[in-house]
Amino acid sequence: MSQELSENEYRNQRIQNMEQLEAAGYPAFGKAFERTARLDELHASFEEGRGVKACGRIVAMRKMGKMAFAHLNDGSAKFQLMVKKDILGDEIFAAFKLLDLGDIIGVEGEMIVTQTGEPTIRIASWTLLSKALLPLPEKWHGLQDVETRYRQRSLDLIANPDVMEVFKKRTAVMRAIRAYLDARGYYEVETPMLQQIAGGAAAKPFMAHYNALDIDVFMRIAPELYLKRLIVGGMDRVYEMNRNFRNEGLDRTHNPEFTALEIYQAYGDMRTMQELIQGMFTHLAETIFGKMEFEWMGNTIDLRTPWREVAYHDLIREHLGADWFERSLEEAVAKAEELEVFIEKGMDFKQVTHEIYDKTIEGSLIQPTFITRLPKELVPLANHCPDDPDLVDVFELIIGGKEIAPAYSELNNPLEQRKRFEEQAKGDGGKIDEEFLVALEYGMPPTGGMGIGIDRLLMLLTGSDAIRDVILFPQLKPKS
RNA sequence: GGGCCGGUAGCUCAGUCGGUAGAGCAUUUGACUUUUAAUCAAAGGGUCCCGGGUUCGAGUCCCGGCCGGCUCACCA
Repeated sequence: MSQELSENEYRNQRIQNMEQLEAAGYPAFGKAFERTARLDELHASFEEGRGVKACGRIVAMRKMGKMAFAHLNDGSAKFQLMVKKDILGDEIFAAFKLLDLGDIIGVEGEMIVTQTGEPTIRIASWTLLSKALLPLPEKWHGLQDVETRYRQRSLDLIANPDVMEVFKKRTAVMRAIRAYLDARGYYEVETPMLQQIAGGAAAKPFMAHYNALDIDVFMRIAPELYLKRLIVGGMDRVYEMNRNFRNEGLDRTHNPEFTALEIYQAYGDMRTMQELIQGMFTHLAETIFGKMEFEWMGNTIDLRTPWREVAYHDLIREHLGADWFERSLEEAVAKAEELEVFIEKGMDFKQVTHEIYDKTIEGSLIQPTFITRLPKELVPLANHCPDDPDLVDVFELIIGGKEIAPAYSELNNPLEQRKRFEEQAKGDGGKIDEEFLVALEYGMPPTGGMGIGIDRLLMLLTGSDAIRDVILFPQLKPKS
């Protein structure tokens, strides 16, 4: 690799330029530089005639015989520099012309407005802060190659301001979520990433080995069981926003490590969570994006509340006919075939119904929709509805045809919980989390809980069609 | 995992019927004191993803592989 690079013509030229600059008294990798302000702040506080110090990467350069214009970018904004031979003197001006696109410099000068009206720093002196040995992508197409963008995110961020903008929004959203929850008395906690039993969800975990104890451990697939143990302990409003790891395929909406927000509130239920999420999403949309309508995957999504709520069975009837639940299995299968939904042999009526829901109905729910009162078979860890033991008291929030957040009135009956774990363990041979069950036996108050896929939320808010566009370093196969 | 599409200069992309590898930007040299896709003149720059095959001759055709994108399926 380094061999290839050293043979690169561009790199060699830049090393030569670097040597000439060093010979002229400009060390290639300089010291800290104290600037007056970031470039976006300089734009905001522009005042003709004021002396300023600024720094950043040279992203454009227009050299003329006795003067030059350049644009500096420090990640916050661009700012134009005017460089004049009669101000700097022959030697310093000549050295400036040795700079390459991509070099990082610090300048001192006076703020002026050019003939074309652009705020500019007319520099009186400059210093080299860091030499760039590799050339930047082309100036108006930027870096397009998707693979290179993900593999070399630094370059992507330099070349594509839109990308920088998305990740600044990501930070802003996460900060705002924390502030929103903190202000309402929720404690942010951290629970184990390395777990001996990977519980709280049904997913294949990553494994690791812990040498000191000589045991295999799992990367967590969800923090749920630990957070509920904190509810038992009396932390009655907790949340964790952190990474989960699932050892499954990757595609446009799945990355093996992803960020989930889980929130639990004692003495609440799924209704509590319903109010919380509507309030929170509205707040994010208004304060960070200044709008309530978002373009996502070809649809316009309106986040104005209240969002539609519909019971699962009503939704099915709406799409498949008011008499759907009076039909026979054969009739249901026939309908599935008509809708081109593949049905495996041996499925019962409920499974066929859900398969049709999954393949044809869920994707059609573009505007935010809470689906409530799900069949208990679909959601094993929730309390049932007070008026119907066959249904669970939960919602699934669907936006843009995608599941964004499930919420439950959490199961707090330890005997029932044990029964369900045992059934589940029979199926996949998994272990039962006894410590969690012991905690439940001390009594967990009625609790509302919710999980939000932060990456998918960000896809929606930033109009990104791929999860890789909202994760700085998405998982890729090694190139070699 | 299946299907389709893509990988050519640092970047963005062309490349016809199989016949000497192309453009713009970038780079180098020269001119140029208000440019902003600066301009003008000239020059240099290639493991055509990798490995086989067909052919007098392969960026191009065939086979295999790698990486990526889209999509379907699987998993949940």
